[in-house]
Amino acid sequence: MSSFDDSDAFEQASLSARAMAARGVDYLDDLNPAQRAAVEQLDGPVLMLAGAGTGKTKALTVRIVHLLKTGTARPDEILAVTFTNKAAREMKDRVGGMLGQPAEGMPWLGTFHAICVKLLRRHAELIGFDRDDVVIESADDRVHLKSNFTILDTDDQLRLLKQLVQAAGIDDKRWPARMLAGIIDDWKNRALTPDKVPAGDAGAFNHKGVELYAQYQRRLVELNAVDFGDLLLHMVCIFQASPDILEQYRRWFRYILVDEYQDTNVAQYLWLRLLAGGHRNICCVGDDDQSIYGWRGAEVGNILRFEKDFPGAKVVRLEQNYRSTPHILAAASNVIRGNENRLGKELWTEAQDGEKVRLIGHWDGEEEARWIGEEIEAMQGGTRRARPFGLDEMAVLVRASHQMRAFEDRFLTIGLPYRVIGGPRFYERMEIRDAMAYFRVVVSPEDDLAFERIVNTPKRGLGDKARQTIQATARAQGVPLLRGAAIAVENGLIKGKGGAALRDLVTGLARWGRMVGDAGVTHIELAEIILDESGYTAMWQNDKTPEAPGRLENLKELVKALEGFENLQGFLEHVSLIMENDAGDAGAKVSIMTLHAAKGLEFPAVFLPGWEDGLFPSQRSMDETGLKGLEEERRLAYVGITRAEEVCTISFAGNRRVYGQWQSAMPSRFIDELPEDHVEVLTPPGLYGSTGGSMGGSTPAPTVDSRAARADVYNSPGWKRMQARAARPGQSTGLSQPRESRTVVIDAEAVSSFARGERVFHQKFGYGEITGIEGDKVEVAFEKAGTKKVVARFLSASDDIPF
DNA sequence: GAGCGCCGTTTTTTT
DNA sequence: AACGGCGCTC
Repeated sequence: MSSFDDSDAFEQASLSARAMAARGVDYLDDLNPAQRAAVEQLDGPVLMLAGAGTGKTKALTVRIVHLLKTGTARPDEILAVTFTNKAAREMKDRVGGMLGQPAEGMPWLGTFHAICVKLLRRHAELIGFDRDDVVIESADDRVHLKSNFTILDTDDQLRLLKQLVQAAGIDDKRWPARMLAGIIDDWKNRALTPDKVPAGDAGAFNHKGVELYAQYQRRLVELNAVDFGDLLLHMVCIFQASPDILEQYRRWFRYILVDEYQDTNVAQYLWLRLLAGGHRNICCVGDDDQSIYGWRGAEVGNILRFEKDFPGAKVVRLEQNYRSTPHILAAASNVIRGNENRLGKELWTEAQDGEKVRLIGHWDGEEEARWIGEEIEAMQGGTRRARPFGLDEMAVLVRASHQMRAFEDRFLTIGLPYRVIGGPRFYERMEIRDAMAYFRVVVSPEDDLAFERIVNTPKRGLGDKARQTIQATARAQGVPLLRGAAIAVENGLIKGKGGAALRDLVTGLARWGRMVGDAGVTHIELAEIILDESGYTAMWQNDKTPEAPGRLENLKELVKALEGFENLQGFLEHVSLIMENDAGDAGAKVSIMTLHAAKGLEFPAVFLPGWEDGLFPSQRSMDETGLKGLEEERRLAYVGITRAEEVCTISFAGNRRVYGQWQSAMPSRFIDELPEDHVEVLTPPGLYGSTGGSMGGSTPAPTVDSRAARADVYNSPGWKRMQARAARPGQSTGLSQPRESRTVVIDAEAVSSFARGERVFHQKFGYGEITGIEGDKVEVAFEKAGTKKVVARFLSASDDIPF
């Protein structure tokens, strides 16, 4: 609100900006021509296609500075949107740094969600419904949001949905609330209110999806709550329904900047298009080749369509890369070239040659982890060709988080310090949610979901029965649960220990509530009082599980985090939007993370393990969305390779344990797409016959040297067979050979090569006899390991064994 | 109401 | 394999 009213501060700010502008625009000098073009075109639609490592953030920040310093816009007239808080913070810092003063004067630089919260708080009353089924008599005949609405987290959302699913008489086992949450989320991402859900989606969730969605939206309003999707959805609805309000903001936000435009979903796209509709001063920055969030509603189409949406748009390509060696760029470029749907960019660099992308194949996942662990240790000391790398200069990037375990296990055993990025986030941990729920109830006694969470945490002897009593009382009186609980206690409806404990809780909450505005108690002290007097701290102190001490630590951290805020409300607001990752622990460590988490980061040395068909590209992705999915996987490969500055090492394993079962796999088709000239195939130590995949004719022929003597397990026919298949000669691109046909061949071969009663050999379990065959799975009675079901491909006829 | 054991699931993740 | 959720039993 303040930003709309007190414009004096901004007058002054822009005056000094003009003064600075008079001194010249030297900040433009260290931009390259493309960056400069994107910065200087201030008016009209601009699409900045910024490849990986091309100085995108720099161009974006300079553009903001340019808008300010030329006096084109005041700080509060610029709407600058990002996806993550991290990106927002970085931009704020950099703009502030360039201006030589904190950029706090930019109230509209933030994430989509943070900005929407601000807007929605001003117009909350526009979201609601007419009360047609009068249950509770009230002066209002319309139920609507209030500006102090709460933002539900996923947990609250699920609990609410589950209640609705059960109330609708649907078996929540066959139709889990999670699924419904996903469907609703999808609809919200597409800016579909219940009445706009297309007929084609009507069958969703046992034909009850739309109805439940409508009920859910109603309940949210009744609870004075919104979920994340609502933040955008509601604002789009308001803009669409109230042209005058839209007009007001169109006039206010004179310049719009959008970061990571390729990640926008339909709702965000509509929101932007509505706001930019008048002046069209919108600059979208993004990289279609790095769109990797299609599975959560992002539409690459938005960026591909930009010129159609904004005719006359200026499109600037940032293609000069300042991050990686030419070999790495060539590898990335060649892979991404396989995508049909892209605008097309070619990264180039002035950098010198550097090392080729390294490729190595391993027998199994453990072997791969072992090798990478050793390689990391070796690279710390420096190798013949490469400089020494610090641990924090190296990263292992995986496709799926379950792949991280192999590396954690391995690094733990060899004592290699590592850090996992993107693990369970601080504010998603149980104890933090519990504590926050206490704060929420204290601050807003009508927060039913929070009350439900804490009513029996710690255990107060309040089970289902007590809960039902409380709920019935509250419903009968038309009051929130906490008030209902108070009434139930007064009337002695809950007996025994539980009743006494509930009385304590209710009086406690009331007491703490009175302390919220009390000047004598800081909010930090209040937080401690709440956690102690409620018995929550004691609960963990008495807990003997190994996690308990850590949880107490986290609670301490939570209280410490309060220091940065003026009151509990402010903190709760912040947390519901931030969900920050507090991986701030110091010390040089190797980073392990998913490819998704790695977007936007860079490391001198990068390891990309698990490049096997089915794992990467992920089978599921291809099954669910076909070519679209494959292209997104390929972009993920592109993102992975372009994270590397100096050394990029790609690897695959022939066998891997997936969900407890051994599975063998082909090297990833993306490996076929790596350009031979820029790849060096490494030979694993002690491995005879390694070819490192289907690098075709250029692959150094495996040499029969002294290593042959050490060839033990790797010399098995199964391994050789896999190698032979992986190394089909003459296929350097892989494009000409459909992968499917190869897979079929292998399966047929594998299935047909064994018969019941045959004696076989298995790498892990030794010798055995086949007792049954089902498809490609074979039951084998092993001599030492007992009877097990294994994948046929993993077996070899025992007479093949050369020793 | 708490504890145990069975069953089903299992990509990627921000806000 | 490993975890979480649910239902059953005490």
